[in-house]
Amino acid sequence: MSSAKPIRRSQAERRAETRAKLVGAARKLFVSNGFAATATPDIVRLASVTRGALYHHFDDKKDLFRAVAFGEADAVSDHIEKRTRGISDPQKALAEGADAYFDAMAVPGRVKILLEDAPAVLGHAVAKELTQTNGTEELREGLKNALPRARKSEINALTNLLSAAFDRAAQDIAHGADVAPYRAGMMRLLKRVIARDSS
Amino acid sequence: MSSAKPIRRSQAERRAETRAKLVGAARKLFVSNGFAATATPDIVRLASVTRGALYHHFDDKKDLFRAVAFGEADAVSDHIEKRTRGISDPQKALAEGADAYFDAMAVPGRVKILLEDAPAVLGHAVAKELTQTNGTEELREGLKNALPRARKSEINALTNLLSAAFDRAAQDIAHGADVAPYRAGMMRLLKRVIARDSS
DNA sequence: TAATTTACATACACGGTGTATGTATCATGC
DNA sequence: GCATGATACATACACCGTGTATGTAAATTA
Repeated sequence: MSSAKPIRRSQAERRAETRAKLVGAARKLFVSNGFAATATPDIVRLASVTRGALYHHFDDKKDLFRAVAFGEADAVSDHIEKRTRGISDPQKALAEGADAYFDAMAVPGRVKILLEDAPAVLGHAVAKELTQTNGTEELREGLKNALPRARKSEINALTNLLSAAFDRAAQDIAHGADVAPYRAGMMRLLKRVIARDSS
Repeated sequence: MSSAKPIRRSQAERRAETRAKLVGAARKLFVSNGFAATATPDIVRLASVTRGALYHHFDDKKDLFRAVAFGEADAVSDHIEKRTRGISDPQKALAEGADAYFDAMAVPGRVKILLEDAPAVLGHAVAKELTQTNGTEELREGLKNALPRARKSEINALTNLLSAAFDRAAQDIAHGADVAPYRAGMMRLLKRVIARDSS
């Protein structure tokens, strides 16, 4: 047994590894206990590092949460992008994007981090950034060319309103609600709003 | 100057007074600093009582927040109820209720307490209770008789989705967005969803 | 290989929470 | 009206968690 640990690693490797361990451990505890009830000593213990490492890589506990949250948001974003990529029909793309969003947000803990803790921990502005990276742009585009006569401020408002509906759907589903009625409800909302402009 | 303090007051009076002072002071600080960044010593100082009083009347800091939050929720609820009371046309009632909701949520701090801090502090279930007391029931009834062929699970989902949209509208408005496009957006959503069922 | 920078580890000071305990005011039965 | 108990606080304390300061080892640079 001569497995001496001191293998020669680059700074970049060390850095990436411990950061990943910290973010991973933090994610687990933030999900199961919430941000406020999670102590940094517990995080570093689970990550097998010290608090020194944590405060070397992150400004504070909130900054670590930010890293966790943006990681989740990016994962959601990527998942949606991959599934809607190459769909030409905007109507179909929107429907597929909606399903992709539900799938992505079904990953355990994601709702809690992004929709429940993030607004309180990071504030409204940053929390909005987090969801903005998601399929929001496709939604906005869909609305824009479905309602060409609407002003941009109204398109913007509608985008945010429907985005909020998506979030609540994901949230309720994560808390045990059936997917089907929420999926149907969202589709109804989208179809109805996008339907031929009569106003 | 013989203004001796010890006026004879009933227990109920004392209790109500100090509770009110605590809830009022807590509300102020929760709004300006957020729940997490508000310390109980600051609360009691502003309320001119001691921490002993706080922990006599409330289980913990979270319990005090709960009292603040339910107070806000009740105020919103009352305001909507008063403004929609006696409106027979359900369509009109819904529109008036929407405006009443926006007005009520325009009270400074209300959005932060009910929509930003509450979910993280009190959890999803309690936070849902908080908004459930608002005009949600009118909304559900409106949907129910507008879409008689829909199942209750779908009515329920749609209610929650639209409720979420209302909340986001209030939130964005509280953070500086113009009221008009959001109001228009919500009205469009409501009208479109309620429009003659074609499915 | 010396010098510097980076990546941690250890130790500490401070503040905040909840609890335990003591005291004053009020309600109640006689 | 007084004794007894309950209620409404006030004070003091123990614990824990955060962020910071300082020290050390590994890696990069010259």
